[in-house]
Amino acid sequence: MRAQKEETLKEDTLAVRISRTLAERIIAGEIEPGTRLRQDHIAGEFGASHVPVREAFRRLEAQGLAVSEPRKGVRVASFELSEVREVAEMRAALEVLALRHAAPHLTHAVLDEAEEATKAGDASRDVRSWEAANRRFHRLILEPCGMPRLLASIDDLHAASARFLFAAWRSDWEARTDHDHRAILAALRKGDTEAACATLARHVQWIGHRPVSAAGGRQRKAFAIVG
Amino acid sequence: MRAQKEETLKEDTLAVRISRTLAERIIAGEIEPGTRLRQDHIAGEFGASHVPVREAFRRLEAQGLAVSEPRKGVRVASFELSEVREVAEMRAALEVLALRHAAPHLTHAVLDEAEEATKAGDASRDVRSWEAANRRFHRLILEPCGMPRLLASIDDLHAASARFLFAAWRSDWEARTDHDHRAILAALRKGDTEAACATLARHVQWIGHRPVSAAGGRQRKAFAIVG
DNA sequence: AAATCACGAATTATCTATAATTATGAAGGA
DNA sequence: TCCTTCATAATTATAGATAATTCGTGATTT
Repeated sequence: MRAQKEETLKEDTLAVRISRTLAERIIAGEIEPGTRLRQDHIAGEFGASHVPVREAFRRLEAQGLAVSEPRKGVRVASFELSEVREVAEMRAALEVLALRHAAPHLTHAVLDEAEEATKAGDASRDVRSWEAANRRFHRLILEPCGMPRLLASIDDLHAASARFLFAAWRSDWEARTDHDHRAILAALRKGDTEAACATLARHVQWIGHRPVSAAGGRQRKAFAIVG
Repeated sequence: MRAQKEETLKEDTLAVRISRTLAERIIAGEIEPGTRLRQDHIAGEFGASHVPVREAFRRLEAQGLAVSEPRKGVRVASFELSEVREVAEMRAALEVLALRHAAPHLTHAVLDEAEEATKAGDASRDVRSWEAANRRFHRLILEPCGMPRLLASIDDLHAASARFLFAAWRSDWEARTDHDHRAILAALRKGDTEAACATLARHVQWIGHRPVSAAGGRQRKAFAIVG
């Protein structure tokens, strides 16, 4: 997720491609939290050896999508409400910082593109495309800050957010219109950076509550960042 | 640096030990920024194979201490003034967030320990021990926030900060007394979290300017975070 | 003559295959 | 029931093979 292209370029190393594929699966919720990732099996599936798989694991670990214990292997990172909140608050802090630096460099073209992304989000009929549009919006208004390390951290946090989002809204999903996104854009157009930052901070920390049908038919409470 | 113990436990995997050693060298400035890290050489030095070395590289990459290009190997991360500032601002944003959550859980014992760390910093006669004391101070007042992901990110940023610090003050060093640390502690003792956060934010962003004698005898400008 | 390009050797990164060390789980005995 | 012992599986590390990149050398062109 750190420098994502949609297609898997063959220029990338095998380890990178494997880690990207696994990251997608974890984020999409295809692999349950806590599941052991066995390098031999994964190596077999990708028709590769287990060395690149191990490197992919280190990558996932750095992203916070997997945790590894020294000689006991790696598992898909579990997440609880406390972790959802943690990610949300870190995103709020870092995205506000990024926006403050990006604001002076925001052009009309970028803001228009961001508005397009918002519309695309409103028009989307499934969670995945909504999440993609949402991510595009945030990226667009933050990228001009020109702080690569900060943007990389935010990307990782977005991946974690998306994981929570998909976990909560996997089965049922209703389209939402993004008032916050529009408010942020309006403030930015007026040159009111502080108002934009304040809205962004609140927006990211918005936590949705929804009952979700878990595997097994019974209902369980689920939570997700929705910003 | 993510879960650092001073001694290299043999419980850790080889890759972890190698990455720790390399991280220390990079932070201490023993390896110049931009230097290529050749896996065969490093493997030879550690009497190991190149596979654990590769894993160590992925670790360093995640910490921001090294950068790797697909089939061209990995180099020690370079740093410029812009990156120093970036790290400082990220630290300010994240440490303030951590302190805000830690404040309600701060005990007298912890604050006293933090004061001890400050005194140790004042008394230290070299940069390394000052940095260690400084890091201890920050860790002590932030750890009670109970947000592991946040603390891990802050640790990585501290490592980067230390790198800048050592680069600037490697040759000459004069002891400094930390008024800011005391101000933060005083505010926390009074229960004034906001004042503590404000001071912390300013404190971390303090950027020092100092001429430093570079290799080759000639002077060059150097910068460092000093908080 | 200087610069550019092409080619080839050497170095280096990447991956596969295999071995050894360590954890896990089951069976047997106190 | 609990502990020990042995068997199996999985992680970790090594050694060897392949493919890519870099760098030096020489030829060609401006």
